[in-house]
Amino acid sequence: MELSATGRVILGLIATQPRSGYDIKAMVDKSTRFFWAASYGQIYPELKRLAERGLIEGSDESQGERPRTVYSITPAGRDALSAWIGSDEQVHELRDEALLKLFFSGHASRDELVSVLETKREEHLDALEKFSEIEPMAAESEDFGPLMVLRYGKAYSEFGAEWCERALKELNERKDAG
Amino acid sequence: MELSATGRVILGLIATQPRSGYDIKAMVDKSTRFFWAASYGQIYPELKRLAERGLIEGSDESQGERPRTVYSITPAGRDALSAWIGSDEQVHELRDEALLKLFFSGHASRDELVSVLETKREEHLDALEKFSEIEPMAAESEDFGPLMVLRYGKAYSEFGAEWCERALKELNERKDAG
DNA sequence: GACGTCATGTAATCGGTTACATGATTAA
DNA sequence: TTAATCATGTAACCGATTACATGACGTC
Repeated sequence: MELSATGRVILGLIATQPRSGYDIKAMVDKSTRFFWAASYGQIYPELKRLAERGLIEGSDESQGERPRTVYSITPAGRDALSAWIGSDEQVHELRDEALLKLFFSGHASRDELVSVLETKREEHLDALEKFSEIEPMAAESEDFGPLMVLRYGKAYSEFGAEWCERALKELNERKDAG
Repeated sequence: MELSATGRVILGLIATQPRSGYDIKAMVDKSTRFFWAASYGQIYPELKRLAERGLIEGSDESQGERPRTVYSITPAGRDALSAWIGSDEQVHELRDEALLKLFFSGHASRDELVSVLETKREEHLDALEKFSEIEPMAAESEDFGPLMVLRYGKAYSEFGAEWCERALKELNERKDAG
């Protein structure tokens, strides 16, 4: 049986250390969210499914009246995780509304086109800033995977921002020329 | 009332010329698919919804017994299209399974890591090739939106492939050093 | 006659988000 | 005492894909 997308994220995250559903959500939000998100509505049901399949194991760590179940990965879970990493299918999807707008820019004014590019550029710059902020933390860990991906995020953001910059410049030159 | 994602693609595509549902699907598959996809299951129902709202208009162009409805955009549809392009929200989502694998690469072997990077690099190179093939066609059109986006696709693919290349090289150097 | 393409559509299913419900613990 | 955070969960909904059903037209 195959691992769902959320199942992969969960297995990967608890492989380093046991975590609760709440912990997993928090981790996703500050790490993988950029290229793979997950919500409570997926996480809690998926935790139960993974436990049923014997890939993870829950242990009760309630404190007083507050419930808390911490899940850890089982040997079968580690097998499933490495089987996934070793598999060669790799989903890659981009949904970029700015590009869709640019695609149809023949039906827009010059100002609108400029605004689309500026918004996209700013979005990339904001992302770049966030990544730069958390880079020192990631650099401390001996696990280099997260740092590698964070650097990808930075490079990607820089690429996007610079591309918009160039496009805006070109647009301006064409205006001056025409 | 807001325009759905599929609604935007449809409006944008028929703004240049009237098309059938089948035509729209074919256009999406060879153009916007890279950053915004659509399937029959969305297109046909959405065409009816847009027609009900008066944003598009269908005209029967059946040939003999073979049915064909060609939709064209209405003035209200053009208004909705330009309102969307002028709006400042812009969804931007990336789902990259390779990055997820790299993120968890602490739980994988060196060979697996290399394989993930190589697969991702190849994927980008394949995309680059496809874009390059269709560029001459896009360059002929007087509508520069599609060409602009195609060039983004090329630049993005180059970025991705080069990043993987660098990562592989680094990995190799570290191996030689250690 | 068979195959590829043109053409429209729906039902089942899936993956995922949002909003809601509930309540304990902790720090200001 | 109040707000923030910790903690678990579900129901409704949405967006989208897949698979299926159906059949005509053109051409080899």
